[in-house]
Amino acid sequence: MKTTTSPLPSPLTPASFYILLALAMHEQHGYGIMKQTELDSSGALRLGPGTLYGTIKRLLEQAWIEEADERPDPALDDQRRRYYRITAAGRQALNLELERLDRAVTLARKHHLLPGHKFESTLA
Amino acid sequence: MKTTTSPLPSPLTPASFYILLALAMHEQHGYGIMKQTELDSSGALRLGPGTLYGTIKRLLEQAWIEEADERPDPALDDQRRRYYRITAAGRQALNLELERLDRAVTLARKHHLLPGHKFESTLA
DNA sequence: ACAGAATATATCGATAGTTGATATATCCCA
DNA sequence: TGGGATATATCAACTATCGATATATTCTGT
Repeated sequence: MKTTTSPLPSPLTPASFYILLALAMHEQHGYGIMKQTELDSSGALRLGPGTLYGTIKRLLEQAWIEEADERPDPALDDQRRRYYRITAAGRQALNLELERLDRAVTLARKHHLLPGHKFESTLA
Repeated sequence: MKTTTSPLPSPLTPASFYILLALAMHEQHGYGIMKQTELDSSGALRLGPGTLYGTIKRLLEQAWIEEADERPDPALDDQRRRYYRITAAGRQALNLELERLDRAVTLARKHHLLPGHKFESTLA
């Protein structure tokens, strides 16, 4: 018998990463996540509906995100929306991924593959 | 008629990213890239042979890496090895990806999802 | 009040990358 | 000379992404 939760790829996929990142910053609905991701990645990642809702479904199954039952002020709401929030497990997964990315960027910087930090050259 | 070079996914896959990163630091052979990647990612990414050689093949077709014709000192060589180096196009692709990752890490840090830099708190 | 555009969610088939197994051969050390 | 690590290669199964398609609601301007 198979386990009910299928493991997401160990380095997060870009879609999973940006969705978790968006939700770690604000509770949001699907379409909002899509727009947020476009901003956060400076247009490098555009989530199509297939990727967006497919990934959300997988993240829900994984319990890294959950649907929020409370809805905002009816005046500001849109009944079509489904709101999501990140879970503790999701934060942990995001944190692991962020540490991995940070290590990679730091390593690249050490080898002069990226401009250094503002502060780097001004300090002894 | 289809173009001969199929575009690699815009955010690089982790495999492509770590292979380019390794080659940007030193010219290497396949197995060396594998070991280097395990170090660079602190064990987060282990390239199996399928991913390793499959991705190398794709990167060669893309002309982001190329096989080096020169071989090292025969005394230090291993005839089985195939040596690779990154191309100018590969460096450009790697740089784009590094900038994307850096933006993501910086954004996360701004939202207190990662510990700040050593220097951050010591400066006004 | 109406039309049209943007918002919002959902599913599907085609494409492509990853994985783990399998295979084969060479190198190095005891 | 035997055994384990090194080194490359291919394959089938699986999984994620992508773009098209679909459907319905909300908002905006006339």
